[in-house]
Amino acid sequence: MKGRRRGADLEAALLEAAWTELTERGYSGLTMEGVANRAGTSRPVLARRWNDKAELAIAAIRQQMAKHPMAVADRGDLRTELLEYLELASTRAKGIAAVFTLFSSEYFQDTSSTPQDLRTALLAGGKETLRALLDRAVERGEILEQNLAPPVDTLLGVLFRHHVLMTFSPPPEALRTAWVDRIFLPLVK
Amino acid sequence: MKGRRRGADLEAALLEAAWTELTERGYSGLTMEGVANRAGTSRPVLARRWNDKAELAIAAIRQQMAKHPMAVADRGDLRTELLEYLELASTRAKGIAAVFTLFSSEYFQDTSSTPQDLRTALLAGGKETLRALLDRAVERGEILEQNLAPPVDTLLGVLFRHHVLMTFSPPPEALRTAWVDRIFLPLVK
DNA sequence: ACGTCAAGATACATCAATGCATCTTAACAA
DNA sequence: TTGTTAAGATGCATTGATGTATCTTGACGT
Repeated sequence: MKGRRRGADLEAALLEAAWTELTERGYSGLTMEGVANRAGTSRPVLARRWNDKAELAIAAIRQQMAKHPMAVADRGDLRTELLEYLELASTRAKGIAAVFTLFSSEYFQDTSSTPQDLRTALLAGGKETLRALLDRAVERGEILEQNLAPPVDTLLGVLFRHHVLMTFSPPPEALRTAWVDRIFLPLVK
Repeated sequence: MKGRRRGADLEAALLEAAWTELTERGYSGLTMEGVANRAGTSRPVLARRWNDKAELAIAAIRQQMAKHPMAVADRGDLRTELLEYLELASTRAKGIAAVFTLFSSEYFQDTSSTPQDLRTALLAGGKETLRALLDRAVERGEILEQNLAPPVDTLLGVLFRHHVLMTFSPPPEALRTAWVDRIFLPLVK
């Protein structure tokens, strides 16, 4: 049988267990005891690292997000990059859903700013890479700056996030191309 | 001081109290005791009517939704009707957000189908009125049937719902008209 | 006016999760 | 090898919410 885990090794395993519990049971169903059991350890080990259920959840989410960075390279073609953006985002789908179960239940109770911060951090993450991608297309001359006025510029992100929140699953490839080809590109070209 | 409430009177007051608690504290912060206190009564009175916290919440939501029916009359003009649709939907904003806190926390734990049913029931409600509104415009000859293919037909509902879920507040009038004039109408005209 | 039924108050046991304290033991460093 | 540190197990008190059983009293129907 395996030896005793320590330090960073253990911590990663704990966060992985927390993540699984979070996605399976949602934030309200997340318990210290449940995470400890799944990780094959006991509550005090968790308590030494995180005070709150919230702290633990946020740490677990951060670890998962770090696994799927939103980096879209310059492909020289707007459409290609948009599809790549959506494909990358899809790998984060479960994470987005999990985050939302967090601050849709905690948001009301605590006036604590933590969920708010986390939210903006996550949304801004995707927002900025999308924005950078669009700016490149403007410089390339593929689209006009004027066509990226406020409600339009974030449209793809909105469509993606809405789908994830409604279905708790990533959008299929066919849907993603439909968003790009039949909604977004017609508006900005 | 007021006399003792009975029957339907009492029930409506209880649901109103539950609704307030739900919007203020979210589903996870909703307790039978909290509702009882706010309604100026005691837990047994609630227990005689609803078994679950879920049952109570659903009943409270249904009552609120019934207060804001999504009925858009035929105005003879698509744009007018779309704006009216969004305006009407805005009065339901807090309700939508509340519903979502419900099934984003409970959905995972119970395999119970109730939240799923509730969700489709609500979404379908708005969806159908929007669809009817669009069909009228097609018959009027304002837009083409072909332009209402799947990802586009529900676009306004998506934009609205996403905004509500992200901000927990109804979209301002300027944003609603921007959705209609700069996104939806250009796509279907 | 009276009888019935439910509203409303109170009390008690229960259950799940947490906080905290204690103790043993495995892993790493010197 | 040995000492220090933290992992892991266990137990107990507490807290918050719930289920349930009475019991009194007010409101409505006859």
